[in-house]
Amino acid sequence: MNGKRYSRQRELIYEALMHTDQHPTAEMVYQWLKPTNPNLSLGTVYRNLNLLVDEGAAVRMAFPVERYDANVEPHSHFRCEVCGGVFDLDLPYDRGLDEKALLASGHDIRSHELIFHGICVNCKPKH
Amino acid sequence: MNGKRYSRQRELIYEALMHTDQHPTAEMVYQWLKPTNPNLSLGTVYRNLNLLVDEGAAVRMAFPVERYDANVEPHSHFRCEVCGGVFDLDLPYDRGLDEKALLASGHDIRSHELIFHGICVNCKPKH
DNA sequence: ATCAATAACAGTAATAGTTACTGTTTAGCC
DNA sequence: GGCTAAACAGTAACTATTACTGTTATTGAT
Repeated sequence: MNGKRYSRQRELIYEALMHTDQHPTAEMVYQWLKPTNPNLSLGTVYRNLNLLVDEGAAVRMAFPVERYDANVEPHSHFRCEVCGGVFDLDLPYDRGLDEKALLASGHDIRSHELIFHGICVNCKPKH
Repeated sequence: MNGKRYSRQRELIYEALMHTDQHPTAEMVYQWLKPTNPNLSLGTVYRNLNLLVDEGAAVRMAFPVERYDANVEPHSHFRCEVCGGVFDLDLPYDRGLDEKALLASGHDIRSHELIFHGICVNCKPKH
């Protein structure tokens, strides 16, 4: 009795996510499902993707807004889940990772971005 | 004579980026500069941040839109600069990195995200 | 099986972030 | 100083996402 109910739409959306490796956007999922489900609403796709992320059945890749940095040397970042702040991290850039990724994929790797998630030293005390 | 001209606004924006470690959004830069430059325009901030990124004087952190993945196991991604596609990469998740990041920063590290950039095998042939 | 409560829906309006447009200003070459 | 076009301020348009409104439908209880 946690108030969560089944819905055909949520199942469809989750199925679509499960059966692709394209890391789709909400819009893409909507376009896929729309032909066979003509009265599916885009808002429903967004809401259910968020529900799936909340319950841990899906993950989201994105910063909600773009952020800029004048430090153009490759360096890693930390993003606080509580305050949303982004901090530099003093870890050496590991070019070996690019090499490994090339071998694993065949793609032409130019660089990588390493972003840590967690709770920053300022937010930790307040849990 | 490459058509690029000096502008006070661009200098201000670059200075602001240089003197902070906050990885600001365009809006943040605008708010910082507005008080001392009352007729600065938000559009100018966006345009110049993009110019700075284009000329390599700044970097941007973001996916333009959010993308979702039903694979909730931690795994790394590759994003093609040409077609914009996102692909999974078969590299083991290195928990040792989280440990190193903790030691380097003191933040409570929950996970990390590793995103490679480059040109995918499909786009490579067409340069 | 029916019913009541409310989660989830479709459709749409509103908001937020970003880019494009328009007329004006100004850097930089002659 | 005068000319050309890059850059500007201000605003409109656009895109991505969330919130709102009235309706539908899941689910637990009769």
